[in-house]
Amino acid sequence: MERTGYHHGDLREALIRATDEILAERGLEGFTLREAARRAGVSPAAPAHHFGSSAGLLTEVAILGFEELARHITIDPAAPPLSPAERLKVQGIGYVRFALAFPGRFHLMFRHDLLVADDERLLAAGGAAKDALAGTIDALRPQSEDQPSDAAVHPLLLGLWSTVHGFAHLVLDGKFSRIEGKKMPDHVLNDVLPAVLDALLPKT
Amino acid sequence: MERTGYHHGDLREALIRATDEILAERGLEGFTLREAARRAGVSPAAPAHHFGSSAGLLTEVAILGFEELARHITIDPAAPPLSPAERLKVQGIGYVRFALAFPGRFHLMFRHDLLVADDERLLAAGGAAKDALAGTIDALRPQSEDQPSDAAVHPLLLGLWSTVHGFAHLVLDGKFSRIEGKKMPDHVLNDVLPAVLDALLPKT
DNA sequence: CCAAATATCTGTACAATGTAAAGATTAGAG
DNA sequence: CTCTAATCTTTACATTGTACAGATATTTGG
Repeated sequence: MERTGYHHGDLREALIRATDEILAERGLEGFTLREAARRAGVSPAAPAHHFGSSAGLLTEVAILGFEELARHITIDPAAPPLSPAERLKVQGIGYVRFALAFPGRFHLMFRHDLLVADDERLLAAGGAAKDALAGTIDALRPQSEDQPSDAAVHPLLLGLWSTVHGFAHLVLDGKFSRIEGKKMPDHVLNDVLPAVLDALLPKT
Repeated sequence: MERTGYHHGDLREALIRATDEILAERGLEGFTLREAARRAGVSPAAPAHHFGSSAGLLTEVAILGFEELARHITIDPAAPPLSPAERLKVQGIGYVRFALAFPGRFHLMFRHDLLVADDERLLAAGGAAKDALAGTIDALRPQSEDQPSDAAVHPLLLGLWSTVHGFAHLVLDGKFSRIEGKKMPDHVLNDVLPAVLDALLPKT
């Protein structure tokens, strides 16, 4: 934050931090490129030199979001071992836990109109998060299947992903208002979502 | 569209139509209040007299969207009767069919930052769509249950809604790019989504 | 039938936004 | 130490939503 002179010193990182702050404080709607520049103590045109455009800066933040999401759906190796079915449930809850903990980031990550949608690193970060689920799907499939039947398009992967993604969005959009009365987000994560996943996911 | 004199005659409806046109042609990102006014052949400040603000106009369009969605998830009474489980699947496919057919409307309906989120008629329209699903859930529950166990928070209702909602969003966001290559949206609606629902929904 | 009240629309104006273009300042390489 | 390239500022412009005051038409009330 300390400006010594004409040059900032670490403007790129400062802008990313400022953007993340805005997302946490005021949500995605609160973000403007000028506000991020203001928080970094810099002129409105400065960010362009580092990120090209507003979408460039937001893309960097979205990449960090996908990395954080991947951490939330990766099962702690030190934890006691779980069956594949149990792991799926834990990962699904981790997905929603991330969305409810960082709504601004979460919304940003899926607003491709605000991002450089074909950015290589963004696609890679999203793919890495998806792979964390695909691995579990692989472990769950019976070995009897001969052909390797691509896990990346396995109905169960698409289904679980869709379910937790939709669930998170609907909760954040207030569509489950009957439920949110009971102290968000604990009740949702501890009671509602597990019940939903139990009703849908295979038991084995 | 024909302006006779100073007054438009049916500006309210014309603005709603213009907005819907924009959503269909350029998506939600293409909408501006001034563009809607332009298409209706009217000054930028005119819409305020009918809708108060941009959010007011968008809210009216979102209400129409929810009504259209309700139609898509309502089973044709003239169709051959289906079991409750089959009906759920048909309704889920109808939900996604609507989202893929009207992406602009669909996105708008869940952007509560753009809408008058507490508008009575908007809430009612959303509730009506939800009820179309809740009825089927009710029919599916075994009669053995004594207490009426509110269908509005039934895990299966929340689960199915979440799944189709997330599925639609992910497809529209291009997250299922491996799949979309195969001529959208037919393949998605006829093959992918049914497989996903078969993997998750109860069979009975 | 005609005045007056009301509804509807225009014109102007303003603060914000993203970003383009050109110039100022500094850092770092040779 | 000089010069080149990177970094940041200043200025500027088109666009947006909408507030405000005035113009015009429609409807109401007598």
